[in-house]
Amino acid sequence: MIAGALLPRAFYRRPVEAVAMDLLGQRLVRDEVVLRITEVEAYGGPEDSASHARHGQTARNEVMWGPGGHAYLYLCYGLHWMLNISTGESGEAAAILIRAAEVEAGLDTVLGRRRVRASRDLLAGPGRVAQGLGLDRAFDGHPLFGPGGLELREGVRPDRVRALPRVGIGFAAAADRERPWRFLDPDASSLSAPRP
DNA sequence: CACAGGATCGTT
DNA sequence: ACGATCCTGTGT
Repeated sequence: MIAGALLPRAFYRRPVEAVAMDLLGQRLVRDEVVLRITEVEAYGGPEDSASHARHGQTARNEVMWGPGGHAYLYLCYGLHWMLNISTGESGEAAAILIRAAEVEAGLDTVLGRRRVRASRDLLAGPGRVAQGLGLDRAFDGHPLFGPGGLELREGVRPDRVRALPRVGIGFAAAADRERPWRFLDPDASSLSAPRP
């Protein structure tokens, strides 16, 4: 599998929703595993009541406040690690949650980590994506413009992009719940619930 | 120091 | 529909 060039730092230093749309079709690479990103969600700074940055800077969300292009890993419900990518300039909080992906290479490694049979749901959900890549707290703050470790490389952009409200943020203000910051490739086989 | 609840998943 | 499982953020 030939993965494309590493995405440069400048790719991440743009408004979070623009980077989020442009992440669709790009490739997450770790060793022999290559994933194609099919679904993401954008999260902003203190003005976004759905974001981890809504209460300002904390030890957990520190990476969101740094320069774009770094992995932000956090534990959800005490069980699942979530992979996010920071965006923007240092001092602005923003990150993109990777919600679904498809395996382009390294299927055996991914199956071993997930401990399930192959199906279109193998990496359909943010906890599944991080588990398939073998990520946890050790990757918090890891640069993605590499080379080495976890990388983001150029892939094939989808023909279409669909924008929908974000998932699992019932606690947020109405305006933020309705914000269409969930972006997905409607032609992809791997999409998280609720499927469009 | 205590406590409530969460950007989910897998099974029932 | 529900329980797992633990860390974070907030308040006292």
